[in-house]
Formats: sequence, structure tokens, C-alpha cells
Amino acid sequence: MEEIPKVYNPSEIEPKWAQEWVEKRLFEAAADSDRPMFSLVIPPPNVTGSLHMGHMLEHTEIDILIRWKRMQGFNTLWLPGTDHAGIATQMVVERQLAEQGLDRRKLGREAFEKKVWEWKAQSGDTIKKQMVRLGTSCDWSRERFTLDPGLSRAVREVFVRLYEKGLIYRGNYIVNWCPRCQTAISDLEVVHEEHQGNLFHIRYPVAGTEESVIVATTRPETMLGDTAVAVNPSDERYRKFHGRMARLPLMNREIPFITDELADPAFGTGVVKVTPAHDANDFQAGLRNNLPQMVVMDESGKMNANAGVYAGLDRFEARRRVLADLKEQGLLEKIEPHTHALGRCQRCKTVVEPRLSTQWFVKVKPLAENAIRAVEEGRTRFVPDNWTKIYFDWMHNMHDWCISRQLWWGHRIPAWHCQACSQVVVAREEPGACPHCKSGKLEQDPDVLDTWFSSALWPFSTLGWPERTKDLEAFYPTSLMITGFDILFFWVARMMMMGVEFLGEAPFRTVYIHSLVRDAERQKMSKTRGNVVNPLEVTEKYGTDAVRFTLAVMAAPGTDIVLSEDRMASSRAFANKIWNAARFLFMSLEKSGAEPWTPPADGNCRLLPDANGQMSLEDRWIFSRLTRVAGEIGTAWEAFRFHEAAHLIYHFFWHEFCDWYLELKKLSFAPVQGPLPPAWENLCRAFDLSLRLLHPTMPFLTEELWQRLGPRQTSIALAPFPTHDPALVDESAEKEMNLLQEIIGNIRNMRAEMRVDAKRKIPVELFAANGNVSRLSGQYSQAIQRLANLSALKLVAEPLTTEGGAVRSLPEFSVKIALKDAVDVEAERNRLKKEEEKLQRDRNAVRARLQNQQFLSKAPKDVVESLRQRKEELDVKYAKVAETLQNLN
RNA sequence: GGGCGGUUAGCUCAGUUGGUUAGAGCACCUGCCUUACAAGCAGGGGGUCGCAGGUUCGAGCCCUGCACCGCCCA
Repeated sequence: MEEIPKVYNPSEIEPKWAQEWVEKRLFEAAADSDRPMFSLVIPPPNVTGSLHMGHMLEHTEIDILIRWKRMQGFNTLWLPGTDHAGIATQMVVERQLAEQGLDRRKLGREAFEKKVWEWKAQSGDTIKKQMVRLGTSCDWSRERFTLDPGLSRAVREVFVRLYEKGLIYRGNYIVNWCPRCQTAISDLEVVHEEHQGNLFHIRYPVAGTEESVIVATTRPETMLGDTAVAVNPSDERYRKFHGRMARLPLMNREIPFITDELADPAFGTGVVKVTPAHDANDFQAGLRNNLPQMVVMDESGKMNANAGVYAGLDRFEARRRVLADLKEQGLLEKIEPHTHALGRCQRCKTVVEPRLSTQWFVKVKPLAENAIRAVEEGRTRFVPDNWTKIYFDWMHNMHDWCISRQLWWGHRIPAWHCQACSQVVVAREEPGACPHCKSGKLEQDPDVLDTWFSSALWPFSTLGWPERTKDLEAFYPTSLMITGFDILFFWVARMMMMGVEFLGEAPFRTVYIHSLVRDAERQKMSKTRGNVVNPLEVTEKYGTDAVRFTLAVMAAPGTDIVLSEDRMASSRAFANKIWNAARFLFMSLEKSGAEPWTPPADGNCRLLPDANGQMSLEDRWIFSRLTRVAGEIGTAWEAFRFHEAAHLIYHFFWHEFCDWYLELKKLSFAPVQGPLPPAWENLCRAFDLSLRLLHPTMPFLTEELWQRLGPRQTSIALAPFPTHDPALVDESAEKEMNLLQEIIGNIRNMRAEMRVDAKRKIPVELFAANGNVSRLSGQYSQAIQRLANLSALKLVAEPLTTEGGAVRSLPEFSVKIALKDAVDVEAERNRLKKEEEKLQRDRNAVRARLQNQQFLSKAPKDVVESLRQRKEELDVKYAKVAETLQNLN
């Protein structure tokens, strides 16, 4: 057998398995399987760059569940892929062009798109490599990209159907406009932040009178486009101005006074300026009052010809000049500091300009209603549950969705403008001639769709829709969606709307919202902060399995993950522990002279009795624990309690399998002749099962060790996950084991407390209070001696005295270190005194509760009963401690 | 302005419908290189569960108020 290194080196084995899993195509789903199905589509990462820790968390959680389901025999599909990420990707490529002194307009649309495709190839490849390296068990044969032909066809199909249904329309409205990106963006792509600005009070003279009114605004430059002044119809102060005109300062235009609810009598002076082309509320007021819409800015945020002398100025420069001019004319009444929300472009942080322009919109209300119902009726549920309310709130208050983008990278809007008759034709494929006037002069709409429009179709476009494919049949609706809360509205809500609309069923049964990964200082990771942890770097340092385990053990639902190096180091220690347990097993097995272990032909690693039908306590115990823990882990995963499952695994493997099972097994490591005896067989089987328990969380290490443990036909990824079978739980083995641990633990504790030299083997006497204990301690005398480092263990029939040593008494047994010079009586006395005090306190507390009539009559019987038992236990313990103390004196 | 979440050991976090003695990892202390593992082994210390009230036989958990921190929406 080859030499096994003492320290686990993950980088030596991980790439090998990562590659092999892909090459052997282990994770490809079957569209025609009759096994139960578990499917999930990946939240497609943007092809803007590479994966970060948030992705790694997401993929770890998905991978754990999908591997677990696969091991349980499900026909599993994890469909991978990437998103073209319109604005973001276009920005990345534009930035690269800028470095070469180029820009996309110089390049032209076609050449630019080619550049972006080149970038996509490179970035998409990086992402796939990262995922493979991180062990994600997805089906690469079904990998998709949002701009694939099939997905693009789905986009056109959806667009046309919604248009024909009247749910997509084109119109001239106020949209959020980013002057830097020079495109419209949706409400969601605007980030609002508090801004310390000013409220400018400007005097507008009333035409034909000596009077004037004062309007307050945060954006004085827009006054150049004012087309009215509004007062509230109920506001008596301004009744006299109804029907009159105001003289717009600087522009020398007359604009009417209108009465409209837009004006709030309680805000400022109660008079507001109305700029229908540059403010969403004013726009609505303009429509109500048939006001002209005067656009005073161009698409880059510069004032246009309508702005008179201010034409050509940037909007912020225009503001300064307008204010200066107003001041000069004595019309700037007052400037007061004012905090208000400022909208910025999510991508480039430029201040968003509300702009009147012609765009395409989705009428969301009818779609939202159905998507809301799907959740109300429980067809889709959110975990954690608090997201349900957030989903409802948003869905109920959504505005129509602006879906056109003035970009080049994305799905071109399937609409053609007839140059002859100006009609718009919406069609799945390019029409040959205008259906209205038969002209052949059609030009496709230059705009592309919002990226999220195509992402919204992802759960079914990836499965072949609009074709009725086998995949669609087999895997839709998907079982689960795991994603971050930051795209709940952007993406999840829209997938819900589209899925319900086009497939008649919500796209997933469950949506699990995962946590946010923060750095050790609790800061959100971001490129601008420079605190981004690169998954490949930490996996290189600690091993993929260790990082995966760290993320899993921290991943309590609804709680942010604070990623620390300490935690990853401890996970690496865990991996090393597993490695060394295996190393020990392999070396011991080899040393015994036995043939290598052969796994049972049927793969069922059940507990095996010896020729006499006997089974050792440690074997009974570990198999009992295995089946129990398998159940507990399953329950935890079923509820997305990844942290709980990880803790269970950790504790089971380290503190049960290694600390006790392996230690007890050492006693039966004897040279072997002939076939493997049950003691060895069961050890190998138990280890096999333990590796399977660990596999979904730590796939690489477990695969490596599982393959080394015995000859295999396949991967551990396809081995059955240990089942939870209540019939296999061995209560008496667990009880006996606890007792054995208690005996050993007490002796160890006595040794340490009384400062017995750790290396010194000492004689101990044991008095058993009942037959069970005496039988157990007789059978496991060797074990007790070895694990407590004794020179001898004498079982005595009479209660122990402190004569010639030190005694510790418990309800079921007493132990005595029978060596006067080895013990520190004073230390033991102090310890006992402390314990006596504590027991006394506890007894008093319990007694008081048991004397409380209210408690006795109102508390459930089992609670009262368990407290009675507790009292008895405390009484016995107290008596023992008191007695021992007495003996010492 | 509206809403949501958090506050538990030195640090980072668990704690499922209220019920015995509040847990983990790291850090810390003591002793061990006991031939799987010093990334280890054995033992140990450490918490008035943010503050103030209330409900209850019983509150880390439920209710009210307050403080501080964070997030979302307008």
C-alpha cells in the first residue's frame, strides 16, 4: 500500500475528482426516468466576471441538497448556465474599449456585439471552471446561456404573446433615465439614498398683477420646462389665482395656474411648479390637466434647445446658472437645507433623471395577481417564511415594468417600424413586408430587452420551452430555487409571474432565500470596498471541502454569514481529522495482515453479527448512532438548516466515531488469518456509511477515501445515503455506551483534578450499584483501563471507602483511585465542596417548584414527572457527595 | 415617513411550538509528542441571554415601551 501522508493535502486530490466527475458524466439527469424527480435551475451568474463567495455559498447549499437527493435515489437535475447581464456586461466591455481609446459607437453595433461575445466566451469559461473546481454536481450537458438561440426564441415568443394579449405596450412616459449609460432603467435599478440637498424657494409673478407666488423645488433647473403652476383645489389662499397665468421667470413664458391634488397645502407654500416632462408626479398631473410636455434636456443630461440660453449646459451646471440668474433678478426667495432621497443608477451611480421617452412596458397587474395567488394557495412557499410578506407587499405595489433598454447587448425587441406607414409590427420572426401597407421598408426596433425579461423565463426556457420537450415535462415545475434576497424582486417575482402565465404553474415549489456573506468585520463584500474573498484563493489555502463545510456550518437560515479565517482553519482541521481516521484504519488493516476489505455486493453496509450471532457494544452503538444521525441530518436539510446538519456531522464523526468508536476498536486490532472477522468488517462498513453521511458536504475528501477503502464500481456520489430506520436504533447499546463513557470520563476527570501524572498508569477500583453496571464494567474492563490509562481495574463487591485512596460516587457506580501517593486529597475536597454547594442550590430550586401547588396542577404531567426524577437524581448525587466528603474528613 | 431583522461566553454565532442543568467553533487555562491525527489527545474556567415593565405555575423564547446596530421600501 502506498504511503499515506500524515497531513491532508486537498489540492492533491480535489482537481483530480473534479475532472473525473465531469468526464464520467455522473450528474446528468434522465428525462425519462421513473424515479422521483428533484430539479433545480441555477441562478445564472452574470458573465461579467468570476464567482465570489456569495456564489460559493449558494452553490454549496444547492450542491449539498442535490447530492443528498441524488444519493437518496432521486432523478436529480441541477441545470447550470450564465446570464448575459445586459448593462453590466456592456459596461465591462465598454470600459475595456475605452482603455484602447475606442468606444462602441465608433466600432458600430455589429463589431461591438462581436467584442462582447468574445468577452462572454472568456468569462463564461472562467465561471464554468470555477464551478467544476468547487465540485458542483450540475448537469453540464444541459448548460444554458440567456442569449442561446433556444432561449432567445422563448423571449420572442413571450414578448409576442404578451403583446397580443395587451400586456406589453409601447408609449411615451416618464422613465428612469441614466444619462451616463444613456438608457432607460426600471424602478428596481434605481437605488435611493438620503441626500443633504436644498429646497429652493422661487418667486413666480402672477401675470397682470403685482402679486406673486412662491414655489419650492429641489431641482430648479427643471423650471425651464414648467408648463403650469398648481395649487390644491381646496386651498382657499389661492382661490383668487384660479384661471390666471403665472409668468415663468428666466423663460418669459406664461403658464397657467391649475388646481390639482398634486399640490399639498401643508407642504411649503402650497404652490408647486409643474414640469410634466421631468417628474413622474408632474407627468401624471400634466395628463390630468392636458398640459404640454416640454423636454428641456437631452439623453446625456445636457439642456437642449428648449432651455433657451441654458442650452448645451450640463444639468448641474444649468442648476447653478439658473440659481445665479434668479438671485440676480431677486426671485430667489430662500434656500433651506433639505434632506431628500436621490435616485442613482444601480450600475454606475449616476444620478438618475426622470425623462419623458418612448419605451416598451409590461402591464404587470394581471400577471402579478396570478403570481400572488400561487403563493397564497401554497403552491410555492418561501423559506424563511418572512419573505412571503415582503413578496406580497412588493407584488401588490408594483408599477408597470419598463423593459426596453437603449443598449446593444441583449435580446433585440421583436418589433419592426414601418418606414412607410409608421406602424409597428410585433412578430416572432422578421416580417418580409408591413402587414398594414405592404411596404418592405421595415426597420427593427434598435432597443434590447431588460436582462431580467429573459431571466424571468429561465426555469422553462432552459428546458426547451416553447417546445413541449421531454425535459420540460420531466423537470417543470422545478423542486427548489435557492437564491439571494437581493434579487427577490428583480428575478424571483418575475419568474413567478412568467411561469404562472406561460406554463400555468409556478416555476418552483419552494424558494429558499440564503444568507449574505460578509467579511470578518461584518462588512458586505464588494469590489469597491476591496474586501472580496476569492473562492479559488481560500479553497486553495484551506481546501474546497473545508470552505464548503465552513459555509454550511455558518448557514443558519435568515442569518448573515461572517466569514472568518479561524472558522475555515477549524474546518480544515476537521478534514484532516477525517483523513487521519482513514489513514489509521488503512494502516491498521494492513498491519493486521488481512486482505483488503470488499464492500458487500449489494452495497448495503448493515451491521454484521459474528458466528455466534453476537455483536460488540461499540458496533451496535455506532450503527445505532449512524441511523439516528442520518435521520437528524435529513430533517435538518429538509428544513434548510444547513448549520444544524453540519454540526451533527461534525459531532458524530469527530466526537463519536473517532473519540469513542475508533478508540474502542483499537482493542480488537489483532492479526487476521483468513476472511475478515466481524470486528473489522463492521468497522469498514461503519466508516463507509460515515463517509456517505459526509459526502454531500465534503465531496472530494469522501470520494478519495471511499475509493481507497474498497474496490468500487462507481462514485460515492451515487452510493445510497444511509437511511434512518427506527428499527435499527439500539436504545440499550446507546445507554450502555453512555454508562461506559461516564465511567471513563469520571476517572479521567479525577485524574486531572487531583493532578495525577498523565503518563502514570494507576490502579482503580470500581463498585457497581447494579447488575448492569457490573456486567458492563467486567466486559469492558480492558477498554476502561486503556482509555483511562489504568494499571488495573478491580471490581469490588463492597461499597468503596476513602481508605488508601480517593473515591468518587455516582448513583450507578463509585470509582476509587487506589493509590494514596497519586492523589491530591485537598484538591478533591475543594472540588467536592463546590459540587455539594451547587447540588444543594439545585435541590432547593427543584424542591421549591415541586412544592408549588400551581405548578403541580397546571404544568403538564410529563414535565412534573421529569422534575420529580430530577429531584431524586439530585438527592442521590447529593447524598453521595456528602458521604464522600464525610469520609475524607 | 412605512416596514423588517438583530442585540446570548473574550470573538463569531446556534438555541424548532414557552418546560429539567442555555450550546458550538475559535480564543483562553492545566497536563500530555499516549506509534491515526500537536491542524492532535485528556481535563477545565467563562454567560444577571441589550434595558425596563408585563403575561404565565414557569420566559433567552410571548406582549408593551426604550436604547443601540443593520437592512428594505417610499
